[in-house]
Amino acid sequence: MDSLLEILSVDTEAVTKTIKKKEILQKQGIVSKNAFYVKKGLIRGYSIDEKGKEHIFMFGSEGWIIADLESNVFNRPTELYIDCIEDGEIVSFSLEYFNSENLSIEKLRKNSKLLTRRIGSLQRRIIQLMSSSAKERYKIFLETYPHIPKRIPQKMIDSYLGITPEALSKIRGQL
Amino acid sequence: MDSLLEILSVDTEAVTKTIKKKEILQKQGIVSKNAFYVKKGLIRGYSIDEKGKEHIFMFGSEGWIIADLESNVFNRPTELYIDCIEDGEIVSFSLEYFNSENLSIEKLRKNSKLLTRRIGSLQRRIIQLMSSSAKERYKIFLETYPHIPKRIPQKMIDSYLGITPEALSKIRGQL
DNA sequence: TTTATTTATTAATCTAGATTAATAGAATGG
DNA sequence: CCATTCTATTAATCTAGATTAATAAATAAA
Repeated sequence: MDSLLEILSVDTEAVTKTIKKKEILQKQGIVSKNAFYVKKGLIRGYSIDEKGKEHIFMFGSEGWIIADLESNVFNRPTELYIDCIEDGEIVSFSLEYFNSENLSIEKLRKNSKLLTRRIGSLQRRIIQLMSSSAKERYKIFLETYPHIPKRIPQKMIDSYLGITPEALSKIRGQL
Repeated sequence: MDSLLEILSVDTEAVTKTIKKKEILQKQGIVSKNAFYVKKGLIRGYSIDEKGKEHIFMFGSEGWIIADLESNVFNRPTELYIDCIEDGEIVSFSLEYFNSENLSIEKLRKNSKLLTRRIGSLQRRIIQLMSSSAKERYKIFLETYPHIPKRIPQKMIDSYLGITPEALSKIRGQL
């Protein structure tokens, strides 16, 4: 993933900044076409539905990017938030940059690979949501991201799994 | 999406071939790193779980690509299938190609944009699975892909929505 | 430190959707 | 064409996980 940092180093627009826990990087409605690369710390991307419930679609730890890609695809305003779970450091840059003139062929290629990888993992998550029980999904989460659970409150795990705090608590009691 | 066809036209390895309904393009286990661009017809990508249940993660109509990106990301063998719903014509090419030397910067850039768009739509699907009821998801599916339902049997819709045929039948009765 | 707020657990209900089963209507193949 | 297999519907149960509510434990704030 450090190859990405390399790509970004060419972007004159990219800004490195320190972040504080609970700081909001991307608010709902405000369709800033920004992406956030995590150098240090932990951030999350989530949406809030009509009932006010949060749904985390991904965590971003060191080396990951979170971006509001949705607003690029659909014209309807998305309810996308990105905020910080830990103090840390991020690189903020424009999504446009991925297609900019400045990017060398080599960097575009690396970037392509990163995007492909992410598609693979999103696809897997979809299949998982459709075919696995909450308990199975929880176990897979623990295996796939063993370093994350220690760093976040439990309610963020249930929000990621798509279940209620009560349900996760019950599952944990069973294991 | 026709920009992609353009990209592929440079790939000397890409093969155009006619496909027959029910023809299997990608079998479980066989980790061919192939991608399939649909020129004409309709294909689908799906997995089969331990209980033998099919889970369609996407349909590919004219202009779309379906590929086994998963096997690129995870080493464990994926249960990924790709097969044909209608007779048609596809372009089959290696995933490696996306990162190949032959690709011009211009084409890489276009390709990047396509990948980004797909990430956006996968992300939306995940949030939908977590926050919407089966009925809501069905309605969204009809709105988002109005041309697909006419071309597929209902059981493929329920498989895409992640519910049983019985549940979909009930929902349809309610609408 | 004390108080207030947020987070996690436990338990009692409730419900969307799964499962099972039986039937009828398409589609497919010989 | 008929026979077989696949697809869709309806109805009766069942269950995973939601909802509601009450309490305890942990954090944050004052």
